[in-house]
Amino acid sequence: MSSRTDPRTADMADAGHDQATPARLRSLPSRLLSLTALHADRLVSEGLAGADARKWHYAVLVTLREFGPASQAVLSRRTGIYRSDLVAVINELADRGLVERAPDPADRRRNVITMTSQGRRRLGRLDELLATIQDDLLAPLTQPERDQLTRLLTRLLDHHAQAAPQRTGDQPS
Amino acid sequence: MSSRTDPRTADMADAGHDQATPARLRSLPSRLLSLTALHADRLVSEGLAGADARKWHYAVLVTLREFGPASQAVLSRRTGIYRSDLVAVINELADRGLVERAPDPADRRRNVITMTSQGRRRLGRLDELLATIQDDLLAPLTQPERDQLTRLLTRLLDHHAQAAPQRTGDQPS
DNA sequence: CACTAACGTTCGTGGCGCTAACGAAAGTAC
DNA sequence: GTACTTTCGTTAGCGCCACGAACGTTAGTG
Repeated sequence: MSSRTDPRTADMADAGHDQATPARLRSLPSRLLSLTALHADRLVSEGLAGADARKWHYAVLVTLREFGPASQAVLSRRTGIYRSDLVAVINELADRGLVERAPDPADRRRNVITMTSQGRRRLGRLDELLATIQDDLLAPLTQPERDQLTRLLTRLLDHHAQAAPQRTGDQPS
Repeated sequence: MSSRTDPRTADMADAGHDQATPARLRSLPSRLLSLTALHADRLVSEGLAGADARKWHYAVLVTLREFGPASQAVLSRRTGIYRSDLVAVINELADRGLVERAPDPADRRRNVITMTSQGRRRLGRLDELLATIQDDLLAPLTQPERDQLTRLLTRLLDHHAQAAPQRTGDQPS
């Protein structure tokens, strides 16, 4: 251990703890949330990157499967991705042939986004990938504990969903 | 809801609520974590901003109180703030007279960061502020539930603390 | 017809986690 | 003592993300 540390092995990756974090910080719920979310995001991003995808891609594809073709504005509201950011996401998905962007003849302001059969296949694989990632993320927890965590987080989220919504034209999470 | 079987006619303008998020997304643990963390971070940032502080400030002050004066490198490891970012944080704290930065006579590479009495007083107020923020964040949960959440997150964090650390010179969370 | 609102798009901002590099000052090593 | 290596503080920069402003276009509404 580092009690008798050998500092010469420069790659300090050695023993675990260089220094301790104050208890006050370690038990701060907001901090715990942020750090855990960071790890989660990293796991997801890295996992999906291996499949040439990003989490936004998955969100959009899932939404298309569950609700069918939709305009970008609708997709934005359903996924929580801002309209401005969604443009690039749709571009990427279209470039990969996973969705098609076509002008809506009934309302020429809109684009109708439709999932292709290739997109459906890809989504299937992403489903599995995502599942294993979640499993990896929640590895140390039993199934009841995972459910409990999900319930707790959902309640927090629902509770805080009320207030905020004074927006200008976009929709948050 | 969109019981209207005619999705093309701008059905979203009608009802107050916008659109539903797919179940698959709503129950994704990684997503729940990210969104909850987003809300938490926002609460913390806004709350602290009202007191002319940022979360980094709090982290550093707490660490100084718990372990006493330390070099920036040590503070970096204990708080998880990168050395490069810590520079600005210490500047801000010093500008406000909450800490003092003095060269270490024993090792002239280091700066010794010391909390001032004013810093101690400020930290007291931030403690209270942070407490109310946590309370706000966890409002919908009972005390046992809050404890449970904290435990679950801590376990996730501890578990994922093993792997990652292939660092170059800095220390993450 | 004028007014308003929604849509897709572009550009920009600020914060955050993280890396790279560099001079200065130790800590070894021979 | 000279040479190599490591640590320290600092600066600059990247990439991602949540978010907002503005604009031209198109639809609805009075």
